[in-house]
Amino acid sequence: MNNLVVLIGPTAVGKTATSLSIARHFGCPIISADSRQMYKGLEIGTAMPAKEELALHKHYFVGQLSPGDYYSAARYEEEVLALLEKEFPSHPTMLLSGGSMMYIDAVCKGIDDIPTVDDETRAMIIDKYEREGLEQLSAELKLLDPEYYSEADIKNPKRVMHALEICYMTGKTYTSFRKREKKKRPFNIIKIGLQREREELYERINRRVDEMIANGLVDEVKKFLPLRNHNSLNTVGYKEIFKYLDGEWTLPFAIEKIKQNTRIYSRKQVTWYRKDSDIAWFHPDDATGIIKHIESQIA
RNA sequence: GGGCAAAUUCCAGAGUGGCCAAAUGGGGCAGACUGUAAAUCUGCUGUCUUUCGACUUCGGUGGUUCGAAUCCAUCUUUGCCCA
Repeated sequence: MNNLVVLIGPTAVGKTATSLSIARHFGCPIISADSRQMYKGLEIGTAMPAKEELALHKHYFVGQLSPGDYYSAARYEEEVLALLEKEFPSHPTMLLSGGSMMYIDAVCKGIDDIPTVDDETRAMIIDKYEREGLEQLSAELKLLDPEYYSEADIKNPKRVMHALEICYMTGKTYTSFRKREKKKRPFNIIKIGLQREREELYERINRRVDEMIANGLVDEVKKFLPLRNHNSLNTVGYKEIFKYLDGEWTLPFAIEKIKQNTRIYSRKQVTWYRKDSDIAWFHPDDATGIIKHIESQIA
């Protein structure tokens, strides 16, 4: 049977280095599971692996999208599964590494088949939201899909808007698409989690942000000023520098905010991990322990 | 040396006699998560308690009052102004 090693861990924990060791050991390509490293040009701010590192092993899903491109977890699922099918014959053990848990879950557990919203519907709902407000949208959702309304996060505009988009576009309830069933995968999944003491992780985050600045993050962000309204640029490290470039924040303040928001992000990742009991946890320095564990789990 | 102003819970900052464990924001912590997720949203944040509730707190001390973060006296510290 084929194996998919899934390497996860909070930002700055040391995934890139570990992923290279694993890839070297198994002689396999690396599938990135990072929703922001997928975009071209966000090298410094997303701590994309260096050119030399990318050259060591084939990396998929790194720097291939333009900031304005549409993407989603469902599309990622589809593309990764297709890629695995293609790669498994020559690489029976593959590695997927990254911190975007929704994407990882889409690959490991599947995601419902919900239609992609067309541009007109999206524009219509956004316009409606801006003119009528969240309460009005919630009220409509209550009428169109009472079942989802009763369990949805009604205070979250994104959730409410998306459910409405689906209702409007398909004429069916959003609930009717939400099967929420875990899909079976034709390969063995081995989840490895990387962990460090929180204090140690925070120090690494702080240090890494300082390095990003030293490496020219501000110039990198400047290039994206015209594209700043795209969601791909609504990203830690970019949104704060935009404020600095706007003259709203000083640079030292923006740097502090990047550090702080990165810390918050790392904690949200950890929150997600806590409900996944399939993860075997290791310290990033324990490469041999990790390899040994993978070897023992290989089917 | 004299005058004025201020000291509030981790921080900033409301509160000027009971409705105050004390608005609001920040920070911190926890959580949710099915379509651009590094996004978006939620809850908690004096102590004890599952709840009801009890207890301690608003620079120090001492008063006034049935009752004080709020009033009075005094001390300390800080800021500003005049010397």
